Amino acid sequence: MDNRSLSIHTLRRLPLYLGYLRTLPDEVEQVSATRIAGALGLGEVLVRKDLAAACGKGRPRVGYNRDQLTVSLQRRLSRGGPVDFCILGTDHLGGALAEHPHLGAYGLSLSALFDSCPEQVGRRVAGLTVWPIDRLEEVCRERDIRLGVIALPVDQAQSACDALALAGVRTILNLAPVHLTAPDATEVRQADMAAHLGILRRRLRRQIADAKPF
Amino acid sequence: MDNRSLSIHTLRRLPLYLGYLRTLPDEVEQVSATRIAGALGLGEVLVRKDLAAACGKGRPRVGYNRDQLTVSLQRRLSRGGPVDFCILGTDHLGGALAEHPHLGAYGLSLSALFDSCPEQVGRRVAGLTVWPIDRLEEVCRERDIRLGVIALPVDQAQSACDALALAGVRTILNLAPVHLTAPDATEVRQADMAAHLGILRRRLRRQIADAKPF
DNA sequence: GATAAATCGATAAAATTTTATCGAACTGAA
DNA sequence: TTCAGTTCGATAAAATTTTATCGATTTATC
Repeated sequence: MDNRSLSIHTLRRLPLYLGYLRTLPDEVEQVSATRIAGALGLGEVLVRKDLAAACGKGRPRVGYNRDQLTVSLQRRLSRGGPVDFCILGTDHLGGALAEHPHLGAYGLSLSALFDSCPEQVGRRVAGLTVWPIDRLEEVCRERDIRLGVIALPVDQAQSACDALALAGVRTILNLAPVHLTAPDATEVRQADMAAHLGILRRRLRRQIADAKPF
Repeated sequence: MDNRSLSIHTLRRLPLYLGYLRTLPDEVEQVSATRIAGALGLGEVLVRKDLAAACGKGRPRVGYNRDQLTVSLQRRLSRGGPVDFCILGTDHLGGALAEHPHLGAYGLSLSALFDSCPEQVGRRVAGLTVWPIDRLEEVCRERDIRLGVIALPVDQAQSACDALALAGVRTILNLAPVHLTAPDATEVRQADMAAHLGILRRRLRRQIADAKPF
């Protein structure tokens, strides 16, 4: 269990390992890097390196204890304790994220939900009551929320971003398919599902191209 | 405009550039790599390299023509023509993706929607009628759909994955927060929003740590 | 025209990430 | 107990990606 910071790529892969471990039948107690690599389509050395960096060492011939590994991964992902965050927009994307079953495993704690649509306000989602966006600053400051997710329709995303920045939220994940502008001190990260699909698109094209060489 | 394949990282950044270009006021005709880099927080050499690989060359002192660049980027992203895909699950994630305004710019064409929930079936979403999942194989084979997105609740995701594989869909994007297993010939890619947030979590922690050195 | 400022493209260097190779450790069976 | 097979960890090599540097090109201004 190393204390240094993980490489960004490793950090991205840890959730995959965790996800795989969850799918194993209960009776499985030991997992080898070889097996994980095979299931995930990664190189086994890569997996071993990731696990070594993130968790304790494995035992030759046996591999890793499944439960210990799970705990180690979760602990690594939530190092420093849970981080509170809020979601703006609760119907489509926002609702899905709010109900994500493993936020805790990633060191995330959903602390508040906001929506601009009056129909959504007051509703209970994922155990929380939806607030009107007017109260964003008040609530964020009160709860010291510094991480925000924008899951609003395109036309409301920029103003929501401004509001977040104003409320002291310096790190924002934008799920709406628009580029958002924010002050330099505020970092906005774009997470466009369609862009993700685009990567797969290429892979598909290549598969097809490989299948018929001429 | 190069014909070789782009690096994976470049391919991932192209949508960002496109998104930024869309936010420019109409009167802006020329954009420099410097400006794009500044707006997106990237190195300017990096942007220039990406653009050089993806599109035509720019003109010194002027930069790139905004409209030409937009068209070039879109063309690059949709090289080989649009790829048909289908979405399974239409309420949360699925609905959001279906109504994504720039699928075409990424070379994607939404061809069919499916849902297991009777209430969703028959509804019109993004101009398409939602089919029952029973008809998945039939429709996919008929329309030669080879790319599928799973946006169903966790408990239905694996069976949907199996159904897709059976229907000849070899490339799958899974938006549900579970690891899915598929035959070797089928590639499943996980797109976990919460994992994405996890990356930001770390950045936030570091910001805070930097702010108070002790 | 000549000059200065800004941007580009290309090459080279640096950093990061992945892959390969090796010997050592451990388990289970002969 | 010994031996074979598997997995691990560490080191080194390869590949990929980012960053830096330089000269060349173009435009605007003097």
